[in-house]
Amino acid sequence: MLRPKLYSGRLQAGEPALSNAYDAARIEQRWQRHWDEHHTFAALNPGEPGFDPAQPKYYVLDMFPYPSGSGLHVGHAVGYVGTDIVARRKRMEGCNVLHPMGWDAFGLPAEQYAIQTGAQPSEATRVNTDNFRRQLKKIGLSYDWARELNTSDPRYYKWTQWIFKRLFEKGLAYQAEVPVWWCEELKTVLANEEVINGRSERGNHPCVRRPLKQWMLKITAYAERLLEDLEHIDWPESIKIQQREWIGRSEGAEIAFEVEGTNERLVVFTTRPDTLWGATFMVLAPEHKLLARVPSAQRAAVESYVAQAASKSELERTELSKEKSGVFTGLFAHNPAFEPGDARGRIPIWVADYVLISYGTGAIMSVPGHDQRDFEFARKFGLEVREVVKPPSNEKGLADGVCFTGEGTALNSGPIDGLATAQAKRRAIELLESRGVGQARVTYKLRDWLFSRQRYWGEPFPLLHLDDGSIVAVDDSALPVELPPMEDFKPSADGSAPLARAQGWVRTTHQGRSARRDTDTMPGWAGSCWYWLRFMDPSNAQAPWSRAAEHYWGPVDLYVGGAAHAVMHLLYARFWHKVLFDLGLVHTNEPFQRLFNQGLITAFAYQDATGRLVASDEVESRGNNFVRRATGEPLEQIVTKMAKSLKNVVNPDDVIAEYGADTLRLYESFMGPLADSKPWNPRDITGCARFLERSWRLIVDPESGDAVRPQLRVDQGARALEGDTLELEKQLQRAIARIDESFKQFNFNTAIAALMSFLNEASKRHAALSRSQAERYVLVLSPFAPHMCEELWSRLGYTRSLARERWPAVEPEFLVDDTLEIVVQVAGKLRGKVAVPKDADQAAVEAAAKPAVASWLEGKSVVKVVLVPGRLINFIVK
RNA sequence: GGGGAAGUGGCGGAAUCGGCAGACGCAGCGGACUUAAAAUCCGCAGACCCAACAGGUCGUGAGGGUUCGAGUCCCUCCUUCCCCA
Repeated sequence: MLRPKLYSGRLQAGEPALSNAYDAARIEQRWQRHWDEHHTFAALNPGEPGFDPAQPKYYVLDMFPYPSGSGLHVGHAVGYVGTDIVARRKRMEGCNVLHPMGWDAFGLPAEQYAIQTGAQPSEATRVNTDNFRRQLKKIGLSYDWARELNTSDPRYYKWTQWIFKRLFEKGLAYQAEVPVWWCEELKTVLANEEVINGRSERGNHPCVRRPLKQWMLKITAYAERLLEDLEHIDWPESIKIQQREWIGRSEGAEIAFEVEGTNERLVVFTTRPDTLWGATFMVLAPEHKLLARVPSAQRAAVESYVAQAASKSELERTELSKEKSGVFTGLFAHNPAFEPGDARGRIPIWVADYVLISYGTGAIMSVPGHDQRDFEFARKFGLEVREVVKPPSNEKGLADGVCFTGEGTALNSGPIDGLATAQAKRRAIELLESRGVGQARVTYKLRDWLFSRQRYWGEPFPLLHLDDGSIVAVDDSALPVELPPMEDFKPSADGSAPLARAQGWVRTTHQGRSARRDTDTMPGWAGSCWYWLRFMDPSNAQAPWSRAAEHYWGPVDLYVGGAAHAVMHLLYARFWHKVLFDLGLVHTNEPFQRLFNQGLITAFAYQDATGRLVASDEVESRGNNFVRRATGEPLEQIVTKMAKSLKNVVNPDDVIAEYGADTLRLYESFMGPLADSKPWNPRDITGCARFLERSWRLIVDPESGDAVRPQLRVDQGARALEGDTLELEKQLQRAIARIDESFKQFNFNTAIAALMSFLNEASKRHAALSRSQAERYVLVLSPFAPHMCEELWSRLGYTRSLARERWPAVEPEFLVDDTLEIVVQVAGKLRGKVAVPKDADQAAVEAAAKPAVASWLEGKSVVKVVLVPGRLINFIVK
C-alpha cells in the first residue's frame, strides 16, 4: 500500500482545489476523467505486460443494449449499476475483472428508426451509440472501454459471418420453404413481432402467412444437449423451466397410416400410441402437402378453407376455447391397428387449422375419446368417439359425458387390452415396430431457427449462388462480406430483399465462374450469439478470439439481464456456444455459468376518470391523493412499465443533473432487491442524496478548510478500541457482514440500510470514530458511490485510486455480544424481554425469564418450556 | 391459451433454520436552530379499544391446516405484473 500523504485538494498540478462542501458534479467529473486517463479498469489479457496468471479472473457481463434512438432510461441502468457494484468489489477482492460493454446494433428497430428519420442506419446507429456511451459513462460504470464492440461494425460481423460459415459447413444451416408473414398493403415481409393478431403493427393492415425460401439453423439437432446441460449451470430455476418448456421434449411414437387410393403413407406423431385403437379420423394442417391429392369433389371447399386459415395466427388457430373449424378432404386412411379390410380401420381425413404444420409431422391421428380438442372436433362434426382407456375409478369418463385424457387401463384395444397406460404404450410400440408401421420417437416443440430476413440492416450471408444452382461459402480470406451502402434500403414491393437491388454488389465471381451473392441478411439475434467471446479478445484481427484469452476468461462467471430474454437469446447463445465447443473453439460447453435476472423498473402513471393518461409533470399530490394541477381533477395513480406513450420515462441524465451519479446509483440499489420489479419514486431519491451528504460530513468538516476532520488525519495515532470506539467497531463489523451477505442475492438495499444504520450511530458518537473505521467505511461504500469515495480516499491521504484496495475483512469476534436479549413468551405470546449472558444454560434463562412474566404465570402451571438458544423462551401453561 | 414472478404500514421495502413483524428510507407529525423560511439536528409514528396512563385486542391478499409458535411450511381460492405464441 502506498503511504498516505496530506491532501492538497488537488489531484493534479494546476487543478483547482475543491471546497469542503460536497459537490457531486465536480467530484464526479474529476474521477471519471481520472479513471479514463489512468485506464483504471483495464483488464489484462494473458501475455500482456503486467498480467499475473496467479490472479483469479472474474468475468461479469451485462446483456448488451440495443442502442435505440430514445436513449437509456433508469430501468436499463439498474442492471448495469448492479453488475458494476459486483465488478468493483471483485477488484477489491484481488480479482482480474473483465467487465465490458458494447452494442447490439443490427436489427429492425434501427432500420425503422432510420427510415422514419430519413437517415442511414449506420449513421443513426453511430449517433445512438454515442449517446448511450455518454450516458453510461456519466453513471460512472467501471467498464474496460477499450473492449467496446459494435455488432454492426465490419470488424465484428466479419467473425459473425465466419462462425456462420462453420455452421454452414457442419450442415447446420439449410434453406427451406417456410410460412412467413406477408402484408399485401405494405408489400413486405414482416417479422413475428411486427404482426399482432394477424394485422401489421404499423398501419393495422391485414397480413397472411405465405411460404418463402428462408435460411434455417438446425438448433433442433442440439435439443437434447440444450435440455440436459441445464442441469449443470447456476441459473434461476424459473428460467430453466422456461427453457425446458420451450424445448418441449416428448416421448411417443411415429405411426404410418396408408392413404386409400394412393401410394402415400401419412405419418403422425403421438405421445399416446396406446390410444391407436381409438383413432377414428385424422386431421391435416392446412399447409400439408397431402392436400394436393384431394379429390375434385372436395377441392373447392378445401381450398377456400386453407385460404381462410392462412390469415390466422397460431394463437388464434390453437386456442382451446375457440370454436373448432375444419373440412372433410374426401380422403380416407387405414388405421394400422386393424387388419386390412376391417371397416373399423377405415377413417376419414379432415383438414383443420388447430393442427400446425410446424409441429410434429403436420398431421395427427385423432382420438376423440381421450383428447380434448379431438373430442370437441368430433362432437361438432358428428364423428365417431370410441373409448379405449378406462379411467381410474375416481375419475369421470365418456360414460359421464367427459373426455378423459389421463392414464388408465386399455380397453377395446385388442392385444393391449387390460394393460395400464405406461405398459400399453410400450406394447403398442412393439407391435407397430414388428409390423414396420411405426417406431418409438422423441420429438421436441423446439423448431429450427428461421435465420434470414429480407431486410437491409443485418449481417449479409457469406454465401454465393452459382449458375448451376449450387451454393458455396465465400473464402475466409474474403470476409467480411460488407453491407453495401444503399440510398434506398426499404424492403421491396415483391418481398425480395433490398440487397437484391444492389446489382453491383450482388454480381461477383467465384473461382472464375460468375456468381450471385445471397441477398438475405441475418436476424437481429445473430450478433448477440457470441459477443461474450469477442469481449475476451476484441481487437484480434487474425481470429475471433485467441485460444489463450478464451481459456483464461471463459466461461462468463455472472451474466445479468432482464428475464425478457429467458428463452430466445439465451437459447440461441447456448446453441452457438455448443457448436463452437464441438469445433474445439471454446473449452466450456456452456457460455454463462451464473445467470441473474434483474427486475423491471416500473413507474407511476396517472389516469383521469376516463382512463386517459396524464403526464407526470402535470400531476400534483394532495396528501395521499393525486390531482391534475391545472384543474384539481382527481387522478388515479397506477404502476406500469416505463414507456414514452405512458409519459413516465425517467432519464438518468436528469437524475444525475439534479443529484449526481452516486445518488442515482445508490437509489437504484436501495429501491429493493435487484431481482424484484419495483416502481421508481422520485420522492424517495432525496433519502439517498441525504445519506451521501451525511457520509461526506462524517469525514469532512464543511465549515473548516481541512481535508478531513482532525481526528482522521494521517498523523493521528491509532485509537484504542474501547468505549464508544469499540461500540462503533462492532457496528461497523456488523454492517460489513451484512454488506458481504447482500452480494449473494444482489439485495444491495440491505447493504445500504446497514451502511445507513452505521452512519446513524457514527454521527451520534462522532468524536469516537477512528481513522481506521473511516477508511473502512469509505472502502465498503465505494462500490455503491465510487466517485465520492475516491474523493474521500484521496482526502484521507492516498494518492492512488481505491479501485484495487483490499476489501475489509469481517472479524467474527466483533459480531457476538456478551449479553443477549431473550424474548419471553407465555403460551406463544410475547410478554416480556430479559437480558442474559451469552453462555447461559436453560436453567439460567428460565430463572431470569420467570420474574419478567410473573403476572402471566400466576395461577397457572407450566407444562412445557421451549428454549431457542440466544433468541427466545416460551412457557406453555395450562 | 401456455409459462414465469409477486401480494407485508400512506409509499419503497426488512425479517438465515418456522422464533420480538414493520429494520433502513420516503412521505407525515412534534420540537430545536432561525426575524422567517429552506437546509440541518433531535424525537414520534401499523390499525383498533380506552379520556389518558397502564394495559389489551387485531394485524403480512382471502379461507382452511400442521406446530408450543407461521410473513415463512401444506391445501384451496383471489388479485397484480412480466414473457411467449
